[in-house]
Amino acid sequence: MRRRPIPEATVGRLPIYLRALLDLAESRGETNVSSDELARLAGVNAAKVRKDLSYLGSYGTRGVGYDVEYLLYQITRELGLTQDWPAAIVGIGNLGRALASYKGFSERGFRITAIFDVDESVIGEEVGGMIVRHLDELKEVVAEMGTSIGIIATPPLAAQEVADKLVDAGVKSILNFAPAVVNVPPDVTVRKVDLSIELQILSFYQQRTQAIATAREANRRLRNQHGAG
Amino acid sequence: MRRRPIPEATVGRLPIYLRALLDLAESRGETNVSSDELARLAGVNAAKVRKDLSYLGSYGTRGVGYDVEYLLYQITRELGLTQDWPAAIVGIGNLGRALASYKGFSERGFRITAIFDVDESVIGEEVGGMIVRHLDELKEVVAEMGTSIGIIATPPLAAQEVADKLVDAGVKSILNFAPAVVNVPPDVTVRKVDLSIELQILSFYQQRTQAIATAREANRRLRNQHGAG
DNA sequence: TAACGCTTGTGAGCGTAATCACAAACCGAA
DNA sequence: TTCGGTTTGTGATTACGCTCACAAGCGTTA
Repeated sequence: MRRRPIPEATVGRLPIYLRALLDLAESRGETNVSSDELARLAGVNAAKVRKDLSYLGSYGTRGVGYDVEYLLYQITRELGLTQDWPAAIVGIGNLGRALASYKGFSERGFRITAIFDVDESVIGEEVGGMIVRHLDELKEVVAEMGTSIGIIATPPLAAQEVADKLVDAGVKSILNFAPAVVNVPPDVTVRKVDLSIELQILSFYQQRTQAIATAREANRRLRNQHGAG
Repeated sequence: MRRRPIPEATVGRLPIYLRALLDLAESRGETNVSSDELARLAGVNAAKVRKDLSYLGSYGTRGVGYDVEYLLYQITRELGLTQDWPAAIVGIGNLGRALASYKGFSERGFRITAIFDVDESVIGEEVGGMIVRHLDELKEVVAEMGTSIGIIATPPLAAQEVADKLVDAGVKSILNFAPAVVNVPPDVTVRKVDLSIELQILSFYQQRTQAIATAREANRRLRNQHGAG
């Protein structure tokens, strides 16, 4: 099965398995795990776990399960987490500051190595142990530090311009928190995290269930009335 | 076509169209837009735009396009954004603070109406114009304010417990920023935003393209050597 | 009114992802 | 070595989403 390309959907779940496995290894010291248990920890079903892992190769043992350490290593390697990918944040507002000190990044081996803004009142300030630099220095700093990931945390209007500068500086992976669509060349990967879109999606489902409940209620009343009349 | 349920994938794009339409209405004062232009603004293709919009009903005019204001209204209504959904944030660390003052929420009509933590040194503090309350007050405050959305911004270990409390308080929509899987009853919707997972996915693709580049390079050298030999 | 250019709405086809279900393989016990 | 219990790996099936391509319908012009 190996060397079929790993499906996107699977790539999205590997980090979840990774975290579950780390928990298992650290807290319980488990050496083995079944697809059933891993599925429970990851909040998916067991068949999906097995199929996902099968894309990496046959790393399980029938009748036994998967060796936690070995699987950890394989997923880590497949995700490219054996090397480190220095990241830079552009836009040091509320969100940028929070990201600069976000512990979840360093825990997964991502180092924020530089932070940028254009606001003179922010430049030179220390945030998360780093000094805020002017965006004009981006290209130079990226080259110097081998930055491979750019994180956009600017207002929406600045996002495209910042993306262009990141691309120009040679960055091939961008995580965009600005609520705006950014266009990049095909060899650059952009992922978008849009906080208010998430709320809007929640709103949709909430409204729908509420509408259903209201309709049921109306129906019930109508039936009762009819039965009574 | 109406009254087929709207596919999840479409729901996820409606907020993007919404934003594009708002931009059109505000900045250009355009009254009409074609699926082609909307597609360009949203970063998708025109057929997808048309199919997505067709789930809402036939709101376009052949040969002309869509009326911006009318479409805006329909999407807003479909997403349930005509009413407001008070939200509460639990966990006032770096991320919680940033979210509490995040302008993107209010711009899309979401109001954060209460913020919670368990750390006594944080309780009582003012963040984003609100006073941090103790998590124990959650149920009471949710009832009082009609809170419908819960935002979890705690460390991973606390996430499940907070989710349980939100569910117990009657919240049906949860946005989870903690890097942990949370389980909820089937009538509750959870959406997850996991920042380090996004970076790990970027890492995967970055590593892959880098591996390809390296392999090409090796191949090239090999061929050259062969040609020379 | 008729003809033409433009844009929507959607059926059909295709590719990807999820799920099912079971043979293959392993371990331990007898 | 054989048997029984267990769990993986994967072909087959189903569901879902995307894209294509074109008929249907609108507005405009003559």
